[in-house]
Amino acid sequence: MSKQHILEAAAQIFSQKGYHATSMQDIANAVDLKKASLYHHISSKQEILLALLDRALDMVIEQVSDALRIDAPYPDKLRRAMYTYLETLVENSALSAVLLLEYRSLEAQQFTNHVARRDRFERLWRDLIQAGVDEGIFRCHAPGQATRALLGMMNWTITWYRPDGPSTPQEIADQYAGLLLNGFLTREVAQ
Amino acid sequence: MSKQHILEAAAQIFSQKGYHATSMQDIANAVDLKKASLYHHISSKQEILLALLDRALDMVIEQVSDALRIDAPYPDKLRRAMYTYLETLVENSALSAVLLLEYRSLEAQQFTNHVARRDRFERLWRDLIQAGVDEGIFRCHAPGQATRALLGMMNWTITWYRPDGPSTPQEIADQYAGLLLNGFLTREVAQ
DNA sequence: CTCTCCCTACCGACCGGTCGGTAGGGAGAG
DNA sequence: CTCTCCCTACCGACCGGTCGGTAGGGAGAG
Repeated sequence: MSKQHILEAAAQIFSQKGYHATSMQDIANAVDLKKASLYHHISSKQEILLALLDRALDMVIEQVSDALRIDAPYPDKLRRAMYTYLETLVENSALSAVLLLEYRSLEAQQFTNHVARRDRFERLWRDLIQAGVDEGIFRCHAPGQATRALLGMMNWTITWYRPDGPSTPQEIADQYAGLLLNGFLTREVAQ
Repeated sequence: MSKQHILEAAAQIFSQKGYHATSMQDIANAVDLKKASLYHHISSKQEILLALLDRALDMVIEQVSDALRIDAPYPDKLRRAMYTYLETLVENSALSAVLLLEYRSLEAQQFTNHVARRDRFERLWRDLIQAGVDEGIFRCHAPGQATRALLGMMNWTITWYRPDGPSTPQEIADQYAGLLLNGFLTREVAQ
């Protein structure tokens, strides 16, 4: 038995039931321990949540930062980052759901810290869009708003994506990038 | 004291703390009753949640359906619907947050019913996009995916929109509609 | 090799408190 | 009197977490 095992089990249950609807007994059951034994490995329920959120945020920051390092035209770079982010979300669906839906249950100080870190993740995207604008490749007078739109559509996938669904993460990311880059208004109408 | 008053207070607290982190004592405090007195007006915590979700869904369905009745070109219709939906979300931010984040806490049968109704709401959007495609105004080979993207960016506004922020709902809706219709790739690059 | 001491990992029992909800009753209005 | 609305006192179940203790194993000394 290890702390890792407990964290993984907790992520699964938190993502399904939510943090507050998950009891320590639930987690204990999932790892075949008695509840009291959990406290040998972790100090509190809140420690579990914080550890999961930190891990999730580290993960997406790392993945997207790597993706942004490719030397490619901005549209391709955007596609690449979106695909990477989506792939990361769906490959780690429990952790992602906790990241995107359960951070509200952090206690005040941790919450503030977490939000600040999350905002830096958003900045990665915003900087990418801004750089594309500066180069004249993207035309967008509110990169912040475009960032929120992008992250909104990506993040919301956690509510509906199923691995056995009809579309792969690559397909979804392509479609979403296509929407953001080209829109779906036909050319004749746009002119 | 009325059931309405209790529901309104509950919506506020649920939206801030989440359903499970909200106690009946919290709600009683908010309406200046003793906890036991709540049960004169409502039968259970779950009844509160269900009532709020039903109300929220009725609200957005009604608003967006109305908006879709305008006789206008598809792009304008889409803009109109997006603005209306966003306006509805932000004008009823507590209820909206409950709708979008707390439905998971419904018990099984109610959850199934709710999801079916929510899917019909999504259908409104999908049908709009599909109609635009059929008329050759929109070019999109996965209207379902476009719908999810659209709803994702709109729904995610509940996590960041603030009434004292720099953008009005009209501005945000315009920007988002612009993104979806035109994309942000500049014309020279697109060709 | 045996023995002692320490550690890790776990347990049963328990803690104080909170949860959603109920039974029974009272006050006030009409 | 009835009815509506509220209350007190309470319930069983459960919550996150603590405490004292044990089993099993390993390291080191003799």
